[in-house]
Amino acid sequence: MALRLFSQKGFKGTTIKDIAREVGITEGAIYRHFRSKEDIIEHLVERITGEIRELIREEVLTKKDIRKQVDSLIEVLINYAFDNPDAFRFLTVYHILRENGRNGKLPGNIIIQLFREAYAGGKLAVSPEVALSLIIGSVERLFILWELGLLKMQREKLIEEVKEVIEKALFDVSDSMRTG
Amino acid sequence: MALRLFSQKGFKGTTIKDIAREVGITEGAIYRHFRSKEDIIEHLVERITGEIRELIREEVLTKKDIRKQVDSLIEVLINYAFDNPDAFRFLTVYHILRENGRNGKLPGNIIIQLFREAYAGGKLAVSPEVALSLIIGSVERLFILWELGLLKMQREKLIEEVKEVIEKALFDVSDSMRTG
Amino acid sequence: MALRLFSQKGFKGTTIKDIAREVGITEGAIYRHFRSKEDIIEHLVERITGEIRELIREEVLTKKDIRKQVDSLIEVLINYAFDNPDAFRFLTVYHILRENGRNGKLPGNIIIQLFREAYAGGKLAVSPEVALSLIIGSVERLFILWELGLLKMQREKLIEEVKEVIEKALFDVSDSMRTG
Amino acid sequence: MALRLFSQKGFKGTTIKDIAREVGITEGAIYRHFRSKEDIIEHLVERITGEIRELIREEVLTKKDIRKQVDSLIEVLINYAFDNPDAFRFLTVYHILRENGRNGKLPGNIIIQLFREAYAGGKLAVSPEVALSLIIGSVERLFILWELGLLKMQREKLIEEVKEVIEKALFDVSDSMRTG
DNA sequence: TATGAATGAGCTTTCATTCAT
DNA sequence: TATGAATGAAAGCTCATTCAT
Repeated sequence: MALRLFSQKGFKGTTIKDIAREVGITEGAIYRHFRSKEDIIEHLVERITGEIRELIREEVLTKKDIRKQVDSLIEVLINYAFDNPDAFRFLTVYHILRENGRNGKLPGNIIIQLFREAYAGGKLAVSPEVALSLIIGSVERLFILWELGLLKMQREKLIEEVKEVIEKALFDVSDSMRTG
Repeated sequence: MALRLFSQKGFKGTTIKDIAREVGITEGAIYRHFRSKEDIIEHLVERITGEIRELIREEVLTKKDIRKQVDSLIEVLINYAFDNPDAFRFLTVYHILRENGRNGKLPGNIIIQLFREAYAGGKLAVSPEVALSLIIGSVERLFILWELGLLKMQREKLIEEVKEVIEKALFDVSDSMRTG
Repeated sequence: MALRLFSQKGFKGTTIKDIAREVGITEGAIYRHFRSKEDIIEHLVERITGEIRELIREEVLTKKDIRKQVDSLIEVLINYAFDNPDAFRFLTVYHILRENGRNGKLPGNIIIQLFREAYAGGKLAVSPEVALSLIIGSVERLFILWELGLLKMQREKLIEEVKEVIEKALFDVSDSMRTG
Repeated sequence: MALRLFSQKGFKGTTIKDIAREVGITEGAIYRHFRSKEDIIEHLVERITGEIRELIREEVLTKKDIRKQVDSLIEVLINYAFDNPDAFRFLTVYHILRENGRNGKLPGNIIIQLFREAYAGGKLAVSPEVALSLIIGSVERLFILWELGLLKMQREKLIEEVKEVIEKALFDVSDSMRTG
């Protein structure tokens, strides 16, 4: 997959020939499907952010209260990352690099709204941006450690632990007692 | 600085000519100071990880208990990132991209030991890897939001909030009450 | 032909652009046929030594006695040199220069065996190495003189004269009388 | 010596820095002694052809008859080549390569006159150009074999054998009997 | 529609030469 | 006079893109 190449070698570091070989067609044929290298990248971003957005819409937004939503978000993100490592890594690289002055459409946009409402309603003890960073940042770092082979934990256990930790971080204890 | 270029455009995406122009010398002159482009990158990594490692040694490792160490670590990381945005961004890019099969020397190596000891001693309610990811990941994401202008909060306030949140996440409440 | 360039300007002195212009294609296209400049040189060496080796096998090795073989060798070498001046000159340059520490495969290897056998069998009055040097060295020098326009003689006459001279040099007179 | 570098790596293949390092001074200092790289080469050619010309004048031209002169020439050439391998090799490379369209001043110019006179006087059975090529070419080839370690013979013995062979090649037997 | 040879701009690196010290 | 950093023009090579087949 071109994803693997882009996410490991960068955008300039991946050549059309690399991609053609990986996909099993020839250089020229690629230009039947995409107008340019840049176009390939944009399509990939679109696809991946679409997938994640869809998962969030189906799994996260359907939950009723903010705690369940956070739990679900963590589960969705970790599962997506570990099931689609190249895609997840690709997205991270895309967001960090600004090779062409792109202004990365963060898929967090849908989520931030959730946190804003919860924060406004007093159901979140932490400012929305910090909450979002806590979740996404943690997952990203854990993913890197996992890829480096430094994370021996089983996935189910990992998800549980992260849920627990994030819950403690984001919500008041009293609140937790009331709900729990 | 070459840092800015590398961190924004990637390693392949940054040309020697770019760097020369930025630094104000000619292309040829660069090769009197560095043997190759790769050499430039290695020197930058060395310098930045050295700086951060030094700060951690001076500020974090000198604290007595794990809570103070975590507080200090958060402060050091956020301050370094916001004071040296290009350097911090550079390091992030370096760790994610594997253009040449490099095995990024994560500066987190010194910190993980801290968490391992605290975890073994029962002073940390969370596994070391998750604790590390929580802190570093959050800071990285907050930094990205800040760079995108999506984080209006004042730095002092941000540090306080992150400290508070991480503390809740990492340590037991009872524990917190005893110490507090 | 790239041969002409390499043989006149040396290996470092001949640029890919030079070759491309000479051959009538662009620089990039060259790399579809050869992996590197070094690769071009190796192919040329292979081709020329192959051609000469083939000629020697067909013309020289098929002769019965050593005198006829020497005559044939002189004829083959002079004809090849004068018919393929660039190739012959190229080979000479290749053998003398050691730009990359190459250990030139001298095509003389096949011939030296001939002389060794003749020498061992008492049919050659001169040590094999000297005999070989006499023939190849003379032809090389005559070729240089010819290229500089200092050799007005007709080719046929030249071949005859060289044959005569070399024969006198290599074989005993008595021997000569017996055979002649 | 710069001679070694030029003769082994070619003119373009040898850098000013190479030469500076070899000679033990700095790049800039070279330009106090020579105007350019080309200038260095010309000086070297001048020196070496001068040395050989001088040897020929002293050793060869002072002999009375053509046979003694040929013997002496062989001795001078072989001794010079084996005592100054870099210089001899340099000259060979210089004569073959035409990097800048130079028209190599062959030091053979002085000798050819000798042969012309002998040929005109009936004392030489071979045309002057062939005679010259025979001697110089043989020595050059023998030198290459020697450098490649393919010539085990002792120098004195080599000189004797070459003298003998060349004598047989260049002069009539009857003539030889008369003189010998 | 697919191929892959060719293009040509641009990249990293080298190097003869200059010049401030 | 000697040094060696800097210059800047190539050099070898790569690669996104085009196009004849």
